[in-house]
Amino acid sequence: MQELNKTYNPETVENKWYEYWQQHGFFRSVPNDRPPYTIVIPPPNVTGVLHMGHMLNNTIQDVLIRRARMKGYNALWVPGTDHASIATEAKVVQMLREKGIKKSDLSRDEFLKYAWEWKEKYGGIILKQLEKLGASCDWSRTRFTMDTTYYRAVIKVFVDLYNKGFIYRGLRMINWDCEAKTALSNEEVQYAEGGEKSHLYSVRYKIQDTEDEWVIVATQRPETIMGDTAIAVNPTDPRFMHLIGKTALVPLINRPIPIIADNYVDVEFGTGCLKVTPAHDPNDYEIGLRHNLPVVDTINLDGTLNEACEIPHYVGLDRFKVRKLIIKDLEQAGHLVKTEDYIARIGRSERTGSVVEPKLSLQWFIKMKEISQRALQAVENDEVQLIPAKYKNTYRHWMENVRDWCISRQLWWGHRIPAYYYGNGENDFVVAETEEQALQMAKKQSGNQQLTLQDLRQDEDVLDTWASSWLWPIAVFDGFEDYDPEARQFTRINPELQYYYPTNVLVTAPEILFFWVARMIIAGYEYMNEKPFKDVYLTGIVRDKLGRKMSKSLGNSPDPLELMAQYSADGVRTGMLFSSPAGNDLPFDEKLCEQGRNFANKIWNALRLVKGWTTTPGNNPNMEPVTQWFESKLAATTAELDKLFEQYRLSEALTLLYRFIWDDYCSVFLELVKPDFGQPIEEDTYQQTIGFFEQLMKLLHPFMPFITEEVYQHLYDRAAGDSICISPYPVAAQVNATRLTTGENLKRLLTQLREVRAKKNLKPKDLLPLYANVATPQLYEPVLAVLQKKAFLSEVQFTTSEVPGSAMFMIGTDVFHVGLGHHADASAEREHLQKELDYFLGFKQSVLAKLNNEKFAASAPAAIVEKERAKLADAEQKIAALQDALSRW
RNA sequence: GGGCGAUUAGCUCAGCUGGUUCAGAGCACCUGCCUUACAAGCAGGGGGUCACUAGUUCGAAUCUAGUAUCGCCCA
Repeated sequence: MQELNKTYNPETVENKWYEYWQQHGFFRSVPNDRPPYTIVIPPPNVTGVLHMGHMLNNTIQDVLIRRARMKGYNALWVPGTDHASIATEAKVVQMLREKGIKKSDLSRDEFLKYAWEWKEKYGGIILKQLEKLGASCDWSRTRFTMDTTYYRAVIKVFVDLYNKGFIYRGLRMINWDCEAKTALSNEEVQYAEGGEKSHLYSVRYKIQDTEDEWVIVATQRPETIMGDTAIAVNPTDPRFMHLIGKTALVPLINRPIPIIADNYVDVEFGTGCLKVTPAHDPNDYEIGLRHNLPVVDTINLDGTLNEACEIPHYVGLDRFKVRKLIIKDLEQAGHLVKTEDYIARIGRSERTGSVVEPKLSLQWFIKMKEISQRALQAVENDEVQLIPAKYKNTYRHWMENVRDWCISRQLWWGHRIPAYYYGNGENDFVVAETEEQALQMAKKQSGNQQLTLQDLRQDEDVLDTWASSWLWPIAVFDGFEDYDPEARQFTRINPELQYYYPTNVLVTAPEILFFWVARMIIAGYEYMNEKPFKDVYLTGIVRDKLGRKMSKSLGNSPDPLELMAQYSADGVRTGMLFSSPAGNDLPFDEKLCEQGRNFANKIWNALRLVKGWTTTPGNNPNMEPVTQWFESKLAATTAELDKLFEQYRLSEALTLLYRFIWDDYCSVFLELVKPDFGQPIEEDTYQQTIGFFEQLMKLLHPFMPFITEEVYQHLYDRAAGDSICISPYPVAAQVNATRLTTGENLKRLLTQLREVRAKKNLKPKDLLPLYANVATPQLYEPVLAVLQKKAFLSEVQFTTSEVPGSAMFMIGTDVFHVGLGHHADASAEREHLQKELDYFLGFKQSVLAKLNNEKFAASAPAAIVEKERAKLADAEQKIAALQDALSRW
């Protein structure tokens, strides 16, 4: 036998086995006649690095997929990355800036060349990091959302949805960065915590055709009043009812604007009157749509005011300069009523810090209402099951109020929108998969047969990244290669898609329930007429000790690779899962990883122990009840694990196993079968011991793949190419209740006897006699020999007679006395017994009170009443025993 | 502002259909142990009016309503 280190050394073990698994292709999956179990990875950002959220998420996926693999499913975990258009483009722009290159100096093609170079260099780092974690992905299937076939799929789907009428082009408010001159996603807009100091200006507008009647509005942005096209009040506000329908005049320019009623207006806020500026505020824009208001856009893309503001000396000046000017002008003209300090929620660009300007702009949208109906239903009726179920509410709420999805982004890195413009009219465009097709369509649509490719201008924008990743579960199997947008159907479903789709479970963070999950379900039904996955496991969010979400910008996230270096991959995996029920946030604490590492070390030392034993042929009958107990408990635990896994209670499953291995196997079982120093162990017992060990390692393998493999390989001589990761998962055997109880009784006896010794400060060499007064001696007899030896008893007797000078304890209603001899302490014993007695007297009272209550007897179910009676009898027996013991002192 | 959820031991959380073997687990803490697998360990122990108030019920950590505090999503 080779020497085993005293302390487990994970680093070499982990590298060794991951390589072994890869070499033997254990994670490779191709369709066969076994049932599939499929997971597609939520693709991380291609230029990202592993963070704690990924760690949690991918650990869970690996646990599920490894277990499925061992259970005999054809398990496939598809890895990959997405192109993360905004994040990646930002990184590339920054990289170029450091080289002294401005994006605006580059052509689109030149920029994309840099971007691809960047992707080739940094893309995939995160996947390498996942290998460290032990992720059992089929790496040969790694996908990227901008791979050729994937790109084709995204464009095809765009064309298809456009043809079906689900995609349209329209005006909409977006977040505009005046400095970078680009649109921003909501995610790129940041708000200072607690708001920013600002002012609220009360400005009065004259009512038309009155001498001196005014309406006062409060605004933070007086420079936008030239864009006002209405004043709104709440229809239920009695103060202003008389004004509804009248006309007000915009100060300084005297534009007449209607006074309208709209529920949006908050009666409490400001003066209760709202100036409506549809071009420069998203809410105002909505109001404008409801009331058919004109849109007066007074601000240029660079943040300066334009001619539309009608005040010549403002034109060309920055919006904030104009704010200062207009305050003076309003004051001079007698329009400024009041200036107050005000804390405002002001959005700033993540990248430039510039105040974000809401801007109207032409964007592409997907109509969501109709296309999402089946996806809503699917979750409602649990065709797709959300775990935990509480997210059903959130999902329903979102889906029932779903808004059209803006899918265009003013970026270059991504899937370029396949719309081709051939003229200057708003509708002078066609949507097609290729330029050539577009040209044909444009000729037809325009009636101009002279059009050439040079006359076509493809839309400059790219698609929202989610508008590619929502196809993930279909596209990773190249499903759309066989989709015919003309016919609006698949020409065939390829064998892989047929076999692996729908996938079994999606594991992801709740924050992308709408961004991604809901949309995948929509796409799944739209194209496959089938859900993309059966279950959705929503993980918690990993937070630091202060409860803050872990993020790179806060710098509060530990480096996962360093963590794994310190605590081993197994240790970190278990650390993440110890405290992570589905949907609950995980307050991350390194202590948990330490606990995981310690657990690995514990297992390692158990291996050292059993490998250190020598054997002698034969059997030890005294050990039979011990192995039978463990066998029964193993069966019960295996069944319990199955149940927990069915409910995705991974954290509980891990805790159960942890305690079973540490407490029952190591602390109890191994200690009981352990031979005296230098003595051999009987072969039968030994075989059972390592057999159990192997079963335990299999059960634990999904959680801790590396150490379990290492132990598995040490326990027996394995054939080449054998691995725990493809070994059959234990099937729960029938539980033998009697054997189980016998063993549990032994455990309790040992604990109780240790407690007596601890209290009395007795050493093992002080041999004690034990007297048992039990209802069913057969439940104890088989273990007496072991008990006597392990508990250092001089003798064990079954007796109903008095045992003076003894410490008494009970297991259920079985009574035990430990002869203390000269160690006896009357007052201590009496105090202890009295305390017990008091407890059971009180307990008996409460049970009696229930039983004597007529209403209880009348309304409680018979089984409950029966139970109460049993409790009473039980308590009475214990009381009698305690009183009896007490009377001896 | 709208919606969702949480509040159980010092900390992180279990507790599924209301009924004492349900008031639990792990960590932390205290005590005793360097016992030839493991001090990354072993043995033992203390600790909670289950946020608050009212209600439903024979019976509430568990159901209902309200209050307080916190969190998340959407606006």
